[in-house]
Amino acid sequence: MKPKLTLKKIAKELDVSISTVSKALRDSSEIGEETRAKIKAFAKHYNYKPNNIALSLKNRKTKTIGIIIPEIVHHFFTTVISGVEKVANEMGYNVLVCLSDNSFDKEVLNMEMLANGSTDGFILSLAKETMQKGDYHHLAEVINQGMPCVLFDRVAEDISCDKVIIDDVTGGKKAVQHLIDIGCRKIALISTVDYVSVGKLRTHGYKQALAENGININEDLILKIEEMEDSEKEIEAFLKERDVDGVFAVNEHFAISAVKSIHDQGKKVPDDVSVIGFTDGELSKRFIPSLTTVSQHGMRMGEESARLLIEKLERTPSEDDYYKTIIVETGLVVRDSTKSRK
Amino acid sequence: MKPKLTLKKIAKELDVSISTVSKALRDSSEIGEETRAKIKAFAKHYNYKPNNIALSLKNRKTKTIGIIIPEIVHHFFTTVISGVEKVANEMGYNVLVCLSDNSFDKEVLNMEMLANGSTDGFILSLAKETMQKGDYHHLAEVINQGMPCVLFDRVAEDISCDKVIIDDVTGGKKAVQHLIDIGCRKIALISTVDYVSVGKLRTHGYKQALAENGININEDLILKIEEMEDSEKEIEAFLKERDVDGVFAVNEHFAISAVKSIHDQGKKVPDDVSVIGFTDGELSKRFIPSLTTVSQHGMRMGEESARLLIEKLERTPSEDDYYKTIIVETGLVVRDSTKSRK
DNA sequence: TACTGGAACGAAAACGTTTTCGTGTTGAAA
DNA sequence: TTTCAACACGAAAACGTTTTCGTTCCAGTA
Repeated sequence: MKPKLTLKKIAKELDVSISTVSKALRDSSEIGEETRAKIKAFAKHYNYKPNNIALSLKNRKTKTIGIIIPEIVHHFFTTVISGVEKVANEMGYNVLVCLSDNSFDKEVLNMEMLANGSTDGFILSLAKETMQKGDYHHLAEVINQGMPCVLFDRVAEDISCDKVIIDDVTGGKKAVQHLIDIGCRKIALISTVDYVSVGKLRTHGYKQALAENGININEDLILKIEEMEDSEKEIEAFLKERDVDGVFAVNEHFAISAVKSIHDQGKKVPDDVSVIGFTDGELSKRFIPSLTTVSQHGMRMGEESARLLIEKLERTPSEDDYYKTIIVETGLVVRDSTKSRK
Repeated sequence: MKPKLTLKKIAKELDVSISTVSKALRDSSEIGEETRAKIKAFAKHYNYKPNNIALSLKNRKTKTIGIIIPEIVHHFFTTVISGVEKVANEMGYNVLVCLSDNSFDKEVLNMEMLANGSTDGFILSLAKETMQKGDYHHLAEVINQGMPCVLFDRVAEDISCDKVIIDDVTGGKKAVQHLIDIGCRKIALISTVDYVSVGKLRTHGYKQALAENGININEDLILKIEEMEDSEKEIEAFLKERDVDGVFAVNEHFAISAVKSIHDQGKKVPDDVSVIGFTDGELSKRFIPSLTTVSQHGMRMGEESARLLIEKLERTPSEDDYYKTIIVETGLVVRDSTKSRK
């Protein structure tokens, strides 16, 4: 076991000063041809690599970006990470992943860790609990300390920083419009409680689409789910008592639960009821029937977030400093769970 | 925007030396009651947090562990990360996630990055390309440099370090035994090419189970898939020409493709053919019919890996140093895709 | 001969910590 | 009055870099 090589050791070995070694390796013209060659040969032979930590301390930048997400066992978030990692890597950055578990406290802790020098900036999607509390002081603080920050997907209006979101209203509208287009009139909405911004916005889209098509909004056809745990039973109970010909669910899981309970009632998807989901994942694609969904391009969102962040990191903080919000378009992926009823 | 507070600034502000500030904050008895109180109050008020990078440099440990996985958009790996993150956090560590994209070169690059001071050790599942090449010099090198390392799931026999694996042979055997128990006799295997160790081992299990039950091994019933891309078509073509009553697939995707093509042929799962998969994911659980699978406890594997690594990190390297291999048991989750044919 | 200038290199500061080893000031014991 | 701890604090080294500013030596010029 040989410990890592350092400039100091090379210097000692070759009987020159540390500065000479450093300069030689960086091809400084200050160093004579011969010495330089000797040092470089030695370094190469013993596979010298500069210590990242020391560089970080010296340069006051770590070349790593942090990403904090509510949960990782979730297709959407992994595609985002994948996107972030991709452009980060291309630009020479590493990615430190932290999980908030949807807990406010863990989110705060994570941010504190990352803000104390471990990263140059970060990308974050708010924990459910954080949105519920509406407490963003931890964010405000690190931003105020000059640490660049990009919020994605689950963002907070009143915090000023770069953001990458999808147009949830339009996405929801698109979904419902599709149902209307294929002939549905009694359309149920399965959403989340309102403090989850995406739930609220997609609900907006739902209502807008109905309104624009002159269909009455029936609040009794709207289900808001609080706990993921009981969603399956809740959805089943909800659908059993209602006569619908279309269902718009704000995520994959709800959509699948809906399909199941419809089947259990002896009805068919898509023949009797059309179902459309949100967030296009493996699940939607491979389910039988495969699900029509509004796709939310996670990879793109990750890429955009990373680009935004790194751009800010590599610019002198003064020149025309304003915050951008990038809206990533949603797409409609039509599959087998929706069908024209004509 | 206020820049970060440092010991130096506090020292200057309070007109004491840096060492005094450091000691006071660490509750050293060297410092007088009064001064200590003053310094601590000041630090608390202005929310002083020590700089992680400086600490890392000083202590020669970063308190972060790296994890390199072949791909992140994959349920199994995300559960592993989740497990790693959980125990890492509990022990005060951060997690740096890197993706090798199943590429040998990217794996090497990632390891070099992480080995240059960014992490104290790492956890890794080999890229497909790496296994194919059988080139592990990069691993040998960092291990030789004294960096602790844990391999999980896709491991290499001839590299000596801690490992966390499942018993793929037994897992495969379990699956096939289940099929046999419910009355299947013409059992197909859908596996991967042999250089992916898990594919090979599960194939072993398949053969063992057949042998132990006195069933002939028919090589014509074994399909080995090279490219994920074309797997769906390959499986369809394969199954169309063979008369089987049971299918054992070495992962979720193959299992689902199998179910689909069986359906397409006008046969029923599980009535005509029973199908069993490997790796219990969201997909298996929510598919219709839900899939019977051999579950591979990713979360557990992640936890064990992290524990193993951190244990090694926090021990003086001398005392009884040997490498452990932890085998995480697989479980059989019986659902709707298998059914007794009696 | 005295001066100039460049080439080739080293010393030292800096990044933000922790820690070892002083050092000066007390108060009390001899 | 002297001596010696104990106390309270500071200086400096160290971690591994980069970079600024010397310094030395020597050739060339006036």
